[in-house]
Amino acid sequence: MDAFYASVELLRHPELAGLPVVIGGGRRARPAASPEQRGEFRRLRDYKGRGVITTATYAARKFGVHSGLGLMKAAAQCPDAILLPADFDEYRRYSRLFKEVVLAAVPAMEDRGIDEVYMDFTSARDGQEAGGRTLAARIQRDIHAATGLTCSIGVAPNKLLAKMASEFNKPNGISIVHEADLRAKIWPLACRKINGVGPKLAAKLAALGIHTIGELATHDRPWLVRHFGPGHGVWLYECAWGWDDRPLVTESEPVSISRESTFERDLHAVRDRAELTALFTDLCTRLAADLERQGYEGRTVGVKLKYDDFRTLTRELTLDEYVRDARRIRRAAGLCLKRAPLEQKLRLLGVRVGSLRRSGTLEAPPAAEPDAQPESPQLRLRDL
DNA sequence: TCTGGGGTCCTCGGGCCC
DNA sequence: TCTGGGGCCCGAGGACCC
Repeated sequence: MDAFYASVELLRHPELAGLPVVIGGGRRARPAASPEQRGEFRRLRDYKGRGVITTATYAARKFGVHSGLGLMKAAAQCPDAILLPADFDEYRRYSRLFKEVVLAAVPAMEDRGIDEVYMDFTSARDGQEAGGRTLAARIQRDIHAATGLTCSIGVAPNKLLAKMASEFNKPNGISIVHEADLRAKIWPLACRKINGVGPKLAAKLAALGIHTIGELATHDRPWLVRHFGPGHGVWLYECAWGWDDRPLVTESEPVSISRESTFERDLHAVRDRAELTALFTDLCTRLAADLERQGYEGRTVGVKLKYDDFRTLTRELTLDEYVRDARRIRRAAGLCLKRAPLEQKLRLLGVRVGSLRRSGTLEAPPAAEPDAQPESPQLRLRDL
């Protein structure tokens, strides 16, 4: 019997599919009296400021607008696209609903972020029927009933292939990939389609004349190890042949918790000292609230700086004791900051706490987030 | 007019200890 | 006392993912 895993990726609301809509821009995209509140749609061309696209409908993608693209650049390509603010609290709520549906259908699930999971079909009811298609279709229906969202599902013998399979038939598709499909379905794909091959590795592969997974498979293991080292070399070889024995990881503890913020304008450590100090304190306060709410404390405190030329720098410090309160986090982060060059203007400041452990004590969570804004009525995706 | 925020994992160099 | 190696931790940076 084959072992099947499935990878799911949530997609946007089908009602939006025909319209060029982008989500992004962070909090700044939603000013106090937002156009949505006045019953108007904010257009991308009207947006001024920093930020990137969080996601885009397929209609918007036709204009070359995709997640990660700067908003100003996106506005140049598709000025009439509707811009909606991101609402991560709402996404987390939908994410929980979607995962509840999945867990009702399969015995084990690996959480891969807000909109992706791996599922174990091997021992699920109907998991083997029609190659997994019966269960995948039922999960799709149940997710849609619970959330109004559509999703794509890939069913394959392992996580590597399931993830690639889930991309075959978007949106709202089901793809079944067997080991025997390797040559026909996997080898023609670009190496970049392998989960874990990013821009850098893809460029290195391309420089060696390797563009597709099939071309990768023409090289033997020692050759790949020579060019990519023992770790990456062996891994690439196994990917090319569709091998992946990673188990489903159903439980994990966070390694670090952080907060960071890109400023509306670049700030100088001396000339903008007051503003920077307030932002720094605010980051530490919010981070402490996150730790408190999630029930963790950490021994390693670090800062992250991004300069106006986009170079980033990190400094961290491991303490003798675990901390979780804003004051001690700020003190340690301040020591880290003292070790960083601050002549150049900054565009981002971040604070991170790592080496986490459960804080053990059960204290009541703070009444409200220090930065909580009064909830304003806003347009929800499902209202469209 | 480029390039968010919140994460994980890996590598590498240095220090320290045995 | 010196040298070397292995193991481990720490700190920094980079690649990658959602």
